[in-house]
Amino acid sequence: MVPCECEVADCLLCEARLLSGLAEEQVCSVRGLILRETRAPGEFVFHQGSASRHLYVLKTGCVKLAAALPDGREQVLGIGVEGNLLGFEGFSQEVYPYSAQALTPVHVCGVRRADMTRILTGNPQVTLDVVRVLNAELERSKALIMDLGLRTAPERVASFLLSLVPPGRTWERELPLPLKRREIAEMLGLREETVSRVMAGLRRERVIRTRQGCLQILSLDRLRELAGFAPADVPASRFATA
Amino acid sequence: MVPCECEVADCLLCEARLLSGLAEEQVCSVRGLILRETRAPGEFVFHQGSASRHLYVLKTGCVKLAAALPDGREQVLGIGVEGNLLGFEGFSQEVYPYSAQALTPVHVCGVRRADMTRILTGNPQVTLDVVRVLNAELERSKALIMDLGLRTAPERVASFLLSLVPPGRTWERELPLPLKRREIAEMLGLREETVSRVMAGLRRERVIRTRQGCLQILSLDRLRELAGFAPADVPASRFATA
DNA sequence: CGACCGGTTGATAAGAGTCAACATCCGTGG
DNA sequence: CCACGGATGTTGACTCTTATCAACCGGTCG
Repeated sequence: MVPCECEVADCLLCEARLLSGLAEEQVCSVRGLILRETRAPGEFVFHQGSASRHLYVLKTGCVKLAAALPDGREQVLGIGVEGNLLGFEGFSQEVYPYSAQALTPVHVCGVRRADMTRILTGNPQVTLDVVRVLNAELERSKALIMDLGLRTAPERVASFLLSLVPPGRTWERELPLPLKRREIAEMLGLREETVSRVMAGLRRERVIRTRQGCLQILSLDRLRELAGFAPADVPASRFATA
Repeated sequence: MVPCECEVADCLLCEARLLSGLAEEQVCSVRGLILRETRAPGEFVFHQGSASRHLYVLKTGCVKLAAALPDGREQVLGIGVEGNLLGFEGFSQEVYPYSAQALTPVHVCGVRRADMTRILTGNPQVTLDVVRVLNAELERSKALIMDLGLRTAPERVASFLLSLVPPGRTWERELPLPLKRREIAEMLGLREETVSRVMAGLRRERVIRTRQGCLQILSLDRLRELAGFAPADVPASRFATA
């Protein structure tokens, strides 16, 4: 990838690694199309149902992606982390089909949809990268479908905890756990109490330790066993890999 | 869209409506890259885990898309119908992440992955269309996640039956029901018996009638009520809309 | 201090799964 | 043409997981 030397050295497309095939001048041509915004925890990057005027790249922090039914039931669809594309569905639709809410302080870069269309039309290589990103998204969705469709509560929780482990080989003893019990439950199609009970069980069996917003995995192997499938089948990460 | 006048008048890309922005000569340039194949019911278009050498367009018939866990549990991810792209995930991955199995006699057109890469690189407009197709796929996956994550068994069944109704205004009194009870259950994260019981209830209440492989909806409104959300929220179709 | 929020735990209820028997449909071959 | 056999679908009795409701704990912040 060409290092981006343009004014917005940390410009959104570079961060999202969407410019792998572009010359420097092309990269710089998107200069000025970028809006930078911040959100405090709890604030929304965009709302389900509102007009999808912008596509975003998450620069720092993490967000919760969730869709609600009219009766208030909410389904967490995933977590977005640094480097992820947000609201790309808006590229083909008039409104965002779900909401993105900041879990931590968040910096995002936004591009107007029309500008993105122009960028993509003019840069086939970027579009090809977008195809890859969307395929990764699809992969992530299917993994969640598998969890919801054929796993028991303990298996889902184990599977979820495993998905917090960064893809690399080693990791910090303490992983951040950005979701509340309630939100984990909403992601796994369970209730807060069930998640709490399952995690209490794992704590009793010395598989994990928990602290407010933190997780320590004591036995990765046992956790994999409990998830109900071989390590090789562990989906890379429940977090977007864009 | 330019009508395709090339030798393969019903060529795969035309069918998939992926050539909206191309001149005729460009369309014809993909001539010869297309393999045509057929599958009998039960046969596979491709297998989960096998090398993803081809991308397919479904010309006629319908297929079941499903992924299995090593222990044999299977999750139906969706149904592919005429015009759908199949195995596109293989575009970014070495192996197919799920299987496509013919439910009816099936005709598919295949393109080698490398050829597709070439087509996409050379035709930005096509790539943009592919982005739209993938977004539709994503939409469909999210709808299934919502079903699995926050609906009860009766709601899931009702929601599923509604998804069989073609998007258009009117439809035949008798809809085809290409899935067995077992497969419906595998799609909805339920058991065969539960699906059977729920459908029996719907039959008792004169909401539907069933025949081997066929469905008759007697009260669309009641079905919508049972699905647990307003008609406007009904996802277009559980079937791929590519 | 007291209210609130997130998390935990217990008792109980409801929903869906399990196991088993039986009914139906359909193709096949006598 | 009919009888059989296997696959598909239905129903019942019972079990078990998970949801529900309620109480409670411990921290944090006015």
